[in-house]
Amino acid sequence: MAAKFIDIKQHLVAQIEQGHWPEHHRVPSENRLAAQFNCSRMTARRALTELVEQGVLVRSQGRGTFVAQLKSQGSMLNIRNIADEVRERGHQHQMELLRLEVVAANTEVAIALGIKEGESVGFSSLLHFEEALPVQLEHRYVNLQLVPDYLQQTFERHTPHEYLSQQAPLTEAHHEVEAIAADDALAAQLQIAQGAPCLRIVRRTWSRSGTVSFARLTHPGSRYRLGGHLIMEK
Amino acid sequence: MAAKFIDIKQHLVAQIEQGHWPEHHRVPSENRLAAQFNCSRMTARRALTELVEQGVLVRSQGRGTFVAQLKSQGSMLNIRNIADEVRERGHQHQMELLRLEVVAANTEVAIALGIKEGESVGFSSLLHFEEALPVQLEHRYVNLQLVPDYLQQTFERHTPHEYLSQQAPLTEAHHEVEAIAADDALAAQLQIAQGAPCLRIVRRTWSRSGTVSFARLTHPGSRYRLGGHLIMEK
DNA sequence: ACAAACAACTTGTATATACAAGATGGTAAA
DNA sequence: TTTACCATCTTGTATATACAAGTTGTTTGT
Repeated sequence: MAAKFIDIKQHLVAQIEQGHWPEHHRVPSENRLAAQFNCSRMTARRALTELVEQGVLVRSQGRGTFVAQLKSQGSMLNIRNIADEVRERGHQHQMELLRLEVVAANTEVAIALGIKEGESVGFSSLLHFEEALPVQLEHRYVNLQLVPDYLQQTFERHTPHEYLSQQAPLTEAHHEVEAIAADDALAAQLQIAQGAPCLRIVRRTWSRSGTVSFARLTHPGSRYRLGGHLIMEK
Repeated sequence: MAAKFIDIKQHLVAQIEQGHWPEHHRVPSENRLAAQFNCSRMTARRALTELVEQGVLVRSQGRGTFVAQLKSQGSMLNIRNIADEVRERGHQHQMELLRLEVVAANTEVAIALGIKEGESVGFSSLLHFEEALPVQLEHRYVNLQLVPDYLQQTFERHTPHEYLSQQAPLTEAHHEVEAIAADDALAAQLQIAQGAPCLRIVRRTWSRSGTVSFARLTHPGSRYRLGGHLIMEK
C-alpha cells in the first residue's frame, strides 16, 4: 500500500494533468486537503511541499498554493569534461602541456576571477588529443589564493579540471559558447585551416570559497559537437 | 533570527566543508541531532531531509545518514527562446517568414522525428532579427500528426517555438551545438561573409505523445553567444 | 558451528497541537 | 473618503508522540 501523502500527490497531479486545474489555479489549502483525505494537516502539507519542490505547484505564505506555470523553455545542455568525453567514445585521450606559469591578470581575467588587475594568477595551456587529432585547446587561469599548488602539477594523468574538482569542490559554473574563426596560432595548434570555424566555450567555476578558475576551451568545429543532452523535467 | 532547522543544516554543511566529515562519513542520527540542538526529532529530521534533497547527504532506512559523494561534473547550460532572449536585452525582435510548406522527410528528418522516410512533414524557415540585424536562421521540421495545424499559422506574433509549446507541452528536448562555416546561401541570409563562423544548434523536442519537431538554429558567430547560465546547485 | 530469535538502533510515516507570520477583506473610527 | 484596526484565512516553524520498517550485532538454543 502506498503512503498516504503519495495518494494526495497523485490526486493533485491528476487534477492538473486532466485539465481540471489550469495554470495559476488555486489548489485546496492544507486544512481542506486534510479534511478531504481524512488525514492530518502535516500529511497534506507534505504532499504540497513535495510538489512545490518538483515545480508542480507554487505557494506563498498567507495567499495559498497554486498550480505552477508549465516550464516551457529553460532547457539545459550538458557540458562535460573533454577527457571523459573522449574516453566514452572509446578513443584514446592524450594531453600535451604547452605552458604552465604565473602571469599577471589582465582586466578580463581579473574580473572573471574576482581579483585585482595585475595580481598573480596561474596560467596553463594544454592541447587535448582524441587519438592523434587535437580536439581542444585549453587556456586556463586559476586563482592561486584558492589553489596555491596549481603550478606544481604535471597534468600527465589528470586534467586541470579533474585536479581542480578534487581540490576545491565546484559548486557552480558559468558557460558561454561562441563560434569563432581560427587565427594563425589557433589554426596551427588545432591543425586546421586558418579561418576555419571553431567552437569556443568560456567557463568560469566557483567553489564555496570563491571563483576558482576561468577557462577558454576551443574546439575545431569540424571535429567537435557540443553536448546533446536531455532537458526540462519528466 | 534564522529558523532552527537552518542552523542545523548550516552546522552539518560546515562540518563537511571544513573537512571534519569526509565522503561517506556517517552523520549523527536524527535523535542525536535533536538532543544536540535541543530540538524535536522532526526538526532535526527536516534539516537532514533537505540536505538529502540537495544531494549533500544520502540516507538509508535502518543504516543511517551519510555524507554524499561530491557531484563533480554534470554542468548545465541554458538554451533559450531567441525571441525572449532578444527582448530581454531590451532590443526589438522581428521575424521574417521565408518558407512554410509540406515537404517529404529525408533520412535525417525521418529519424529525428521518428517517422518513415518520404512521409509529409511541415517545414518552416524563418529569419529572426535583433533590431535590424539577422541573429538566427531557423529551419524547422514539424511532425504533422501531432501538430496538424502547423502550416496554417502565420508566425507574425508568435514564434514557432512559442506556438508548439502551447499546442503540445514539451516534456523533453535534445540539443547539439556545433561551429560551422557559412556557405553562400547562409552568408547571404545572415548578412555575413562567406566562410564566417556560425553557431548552429540542432534541437529536437518531445511532448508526451511523441517527437514534435526538429530544428536547426543557425547564428552568426560574430553576433551571438550562446547561453551563459548557472549550474549544479547552490 | 550454525541458525533462529531478539534487542537496539536507524529512518519512514502519520497524527495532534501550538504559535508565528503574511495576506485579505471587512468594519469601525477619523 | 480615507485610515486604522481586526478577524480570518493562508502557509511556516516547531514540538511531542506513536508505530512501522529496515539494518546490525548479540544472544540463545539446537
